[in-house]
Amino acid sequence: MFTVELELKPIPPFSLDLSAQIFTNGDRQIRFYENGKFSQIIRIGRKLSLATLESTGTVEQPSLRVKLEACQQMSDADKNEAKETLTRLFNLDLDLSKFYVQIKKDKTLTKIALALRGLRSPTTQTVYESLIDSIIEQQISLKVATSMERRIIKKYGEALTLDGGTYYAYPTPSAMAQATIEDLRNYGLTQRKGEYVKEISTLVTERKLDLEKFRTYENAKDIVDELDAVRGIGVWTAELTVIRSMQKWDAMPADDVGLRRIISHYYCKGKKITSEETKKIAEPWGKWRGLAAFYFVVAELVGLEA
DNA sequence: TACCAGGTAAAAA
DNA sequence: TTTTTACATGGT
Repeated sequence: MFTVELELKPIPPFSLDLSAQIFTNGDRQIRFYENGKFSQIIRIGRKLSLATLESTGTVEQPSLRVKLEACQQMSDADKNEAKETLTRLFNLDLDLSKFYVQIKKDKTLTKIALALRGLRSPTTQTVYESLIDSIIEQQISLKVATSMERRIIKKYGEALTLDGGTYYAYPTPSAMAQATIEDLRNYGLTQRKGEYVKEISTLVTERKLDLEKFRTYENAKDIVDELDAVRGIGVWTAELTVIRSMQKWDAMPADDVGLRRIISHYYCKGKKITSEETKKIAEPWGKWRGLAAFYFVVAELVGLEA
């Protein structure tokens, strides 16, 4: 086994504790945050390595110690790629000051953002991962979806066994393209969702659908429109994918039942609101509305009050 | 028990 | 063109 240590310097402010908060109680074999340490498998070229991040600085002077564990030796190029990947995973090069300026007029959000200073929304290593997870999460509760995702990752994802145990990478499109609908149904997906996942995985494998290219798009709306045209992907799924995988927050799933509930909690005393009302409340957040929405999700998670 | 949960595409009207 | 329905499954 080979171990490498690296250091990352995020643009301040940055809080690993807040940013990895949503992975508390995560699956130890997939992605989790515990006692100040975050771990997950990253793919460097064809090789897998287990990355563990730990804060060695403060929110205003952030610094992260990274440990990479792999079965093979890592070259300098590998190390650099790992740095880039991890920087993207937690959006370490994002300058939050622009976000703070944008939301200044919204007193509720400003208060939340102050309490959650340094929080970034995590990003998946691939667009594919966010897309498939978002499809699995359609309609059903997050708890149900998460348990299905875990089982599917452990079934179809590549495993890396180290001294500390076995860990799983997110399944590749070609691995999912080979799954049978029947098998996907056994993991709790509907017949329909099984078809979506298999079809999209096949399109990606055959290079008929290039998901990574969307990172280069200027407008989130163009991405949403193009993804929406694919069977199995609606506006909600496309917007969620943009936010979760592309380091773009110029999109917000206003249709989302859960998000509407949370926004209402902070702005409308918890009474049910429509997606139009949600969009109206989000107007002052401008191109940062996706990140703003994430702030409210975390705010509710940690029990912050407006 | 019935209904809802971070929707979507296809059938029916 | 617009409205209704089926879908899997854990929680309440």
